[in-house]
Amino acid sequence: MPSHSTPHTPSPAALRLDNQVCFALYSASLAMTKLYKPLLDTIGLTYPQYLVMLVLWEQDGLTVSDLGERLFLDSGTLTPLLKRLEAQGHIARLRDVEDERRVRITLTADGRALRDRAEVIPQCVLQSSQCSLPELAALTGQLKNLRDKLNPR
Amino acid sequence: MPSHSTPHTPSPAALRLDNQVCFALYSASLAMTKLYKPLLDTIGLTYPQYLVMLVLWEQDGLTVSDLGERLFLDSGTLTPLLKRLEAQGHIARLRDVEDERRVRITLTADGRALRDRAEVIPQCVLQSSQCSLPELAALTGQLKNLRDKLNPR
DNA sequence: CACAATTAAATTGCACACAATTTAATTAAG
DNA sequence: CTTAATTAAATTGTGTGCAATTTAATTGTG
Repeated sequence: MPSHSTPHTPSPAALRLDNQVCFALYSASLAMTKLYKPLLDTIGLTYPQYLVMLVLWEQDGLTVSDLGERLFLDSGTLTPLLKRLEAQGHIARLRDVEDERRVRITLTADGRALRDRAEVIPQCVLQSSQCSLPELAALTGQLKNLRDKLNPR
Repeated sequence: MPSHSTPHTPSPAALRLDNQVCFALYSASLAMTKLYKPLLDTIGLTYPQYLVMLVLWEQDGLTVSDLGERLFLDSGTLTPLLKRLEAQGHIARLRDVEDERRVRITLTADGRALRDRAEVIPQCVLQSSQCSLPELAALTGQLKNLRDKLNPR
């Protein structure tokens, strides 16, 4: 009868946790979110809500689908999230007059003003990340490359 | 009055979505999870459940805290997840006799047998990732390095 | 024009993540 | 030895992610 404290056969290298890109990715992403948490608390946004605001600050008036394509999220995730942003007064959700199926998301004056308060965040993150800017820029490129290879075209 | 389709002032580079490491990480991590999904469906595990099993296949009989340290997750996440793995017959949850506060997680015969069925997964992921093994190994190292810098010591 | 097919959001249900609190067991301090 | 402090899990509540379905509007076809 095999012991419970050691496996019958040692785990093959391919199954070892520390050899998994997926886990490195997953754990680094969670760690990054935790770094943002206290900063985002000061402006009252969650991390995914912050991502939506980043998109809208770049281009206002997008549809739910547009946001979904940009962020790789679907309406099941975005609809309730956007309702919360609306309840907070940052955005407005209005049916498109051209095509009533679409919902256009526009920033309110409040949502536009929030950008000023968010501008310090990237600086703060960079500092507490203990990483150099070029280092992070290089990693960003590699990750986007990986993501584009993984996502079905 | 500012238009809704273009911001009053262009977004500063530091706030542009495509310049954020955090978003590259986040979106790559979600993409990776989606790649695993159909493979994990064949053995009836979710992605975080798979991670727990990877740890247990390496070292059986860990406590909930041990698993949490290894995976960077807390009991609020792990307790319900472990209950589901128990319900599926893959693990047993037993209070430690030495210290009744601790709960030891041990693999059942079923849970140990599942490893054989999981062994093909890394191969499948590698192939559908469109990436080379050295490429992924290098990225894994960088991500672990970043994670360790981000996580409070 | 009628009506099937398609599309965009919303809804429902399940499984994480995590902060905050609670419960129960162990350890530390007087 | 008693009790306060600490520790380990569990619980509660909120907010994602996502599959699957539903609802409503638009497009395509004959």
